[in-house]
Amino acid sequence: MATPAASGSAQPGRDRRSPAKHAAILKAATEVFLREGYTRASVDAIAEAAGVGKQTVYGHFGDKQRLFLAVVEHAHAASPLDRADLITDTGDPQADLTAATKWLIRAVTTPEIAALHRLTIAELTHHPELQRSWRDDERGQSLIAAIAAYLAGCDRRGTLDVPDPQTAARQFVWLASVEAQVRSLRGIEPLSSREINSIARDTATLIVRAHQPR
Amino acid sequence: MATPAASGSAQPGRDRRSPAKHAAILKAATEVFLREGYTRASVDAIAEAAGVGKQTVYGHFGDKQRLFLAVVEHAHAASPLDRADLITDTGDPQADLTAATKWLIRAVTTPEIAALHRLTIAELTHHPELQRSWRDDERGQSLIAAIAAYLAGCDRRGTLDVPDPQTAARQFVWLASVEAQVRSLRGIEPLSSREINSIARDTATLIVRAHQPR
DNA sequence: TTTAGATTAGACGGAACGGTCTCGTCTAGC
DNA sequence: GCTAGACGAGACCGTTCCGTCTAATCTAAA
Repeated sequence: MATPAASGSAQPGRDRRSPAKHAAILKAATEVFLREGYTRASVDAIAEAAGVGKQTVYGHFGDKQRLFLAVVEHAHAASPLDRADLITDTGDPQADLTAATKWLIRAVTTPEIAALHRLTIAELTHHPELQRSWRDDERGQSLIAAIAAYLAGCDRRGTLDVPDPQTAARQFVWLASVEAQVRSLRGIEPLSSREINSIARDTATLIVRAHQPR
Repeated sequence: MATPAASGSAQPGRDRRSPAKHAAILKAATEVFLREGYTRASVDAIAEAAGVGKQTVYGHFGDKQRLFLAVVEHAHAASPLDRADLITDTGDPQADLTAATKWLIRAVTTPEIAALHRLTIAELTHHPELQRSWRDDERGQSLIAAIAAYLAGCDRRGTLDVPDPQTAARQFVWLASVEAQVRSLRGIEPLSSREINSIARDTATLIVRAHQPR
């Protein structure tokens, strides 16, 4: 769905459809869908926002449903933050996990991510194909894996006692991000930096204290 | 909005509108809205599901938007589980918190609750009044308060060392319910009882170990 | 019995929308 | 230069939906 190929036959002649228009439609559709939701978003509005004729939209994506799925898939693939920055090992678990919590909160409260999350949840019932996008989401898994690796390192070194790094990592990631995630989903005013700091501190403290070497 | 009073003047003559119809409309609207979402749900469908003329719907609730808000408010008030059963003190924190986690998971995975949650999130942007329903939600607060009281008791008794019961309770409640909540929001197949058991055990273990008296 | 108001079924107006079609223009390949 | 196909603007069709209106029926209070 990334290449300009909408429905059925595309083999015979050269495909002269403009990739630029394809991208423009995708971008405009993303904006409109995230802002309005699936039902309220009109194809006319999307075409106009893309500076494109309505027929071109249908030529590129077939129908509204396919356009929507293409948008979700595309937006889902685009990750705003660099996973490499999630956690760095300075030898001080409390500090490292505090920083990691802040990273997670930032990642989860990105407005586009929150809007995409909202939209996906909202349309899940009516577009079951969306479940695949979520289930195949490797980002969450890779984040947990990174934390697990970090905790395993602490365990080897004796800084912490972590018999089950996988579980501990899952708990940490969830705990670090829930509150921010829920608030951003509910559209409540975002966490203040003071709140973020205290959540980060409390989360790190909980994990560190639970895994004190005896 | 609980009593049959839609818009404006209702003082002069007796209000002869049937409370039974009012309730029937509310119930039917809840079903249809939760199933279809706001935009897709049609007033005609709601009226038919309630066994009522469309005019009656408008007579009781004014318009679609107000009907929707009444539905959310009403559904939000109806809690399926009894808070009193959340946690009981047997003197064994690990066991008590494990049981409490299972209670929370059950509460959060109720299909109607999940659907309501989905609907609220979906429509938040377009009906900002919904934010109030969430913000004024005392249920979450009272759950946390109950856990905090329990933890404070453990602290007094010396079973656990909990200097900040409020924070500990918040962490516990979030951690216990996130995973189930996210899965039920995403419509993924619900947690198996094996998964529920291990989440409950792991959550209780984390909290207990983090607050071991030294 | 009278009557005001609730209720029902359905028609109706106005608007929006998805998707198709037409027509005229433009551009890339032959 | 010719032609096929992408493209833009917009008309167009069939449908859905909200909210109002009408006319007829029912019910409870006076």
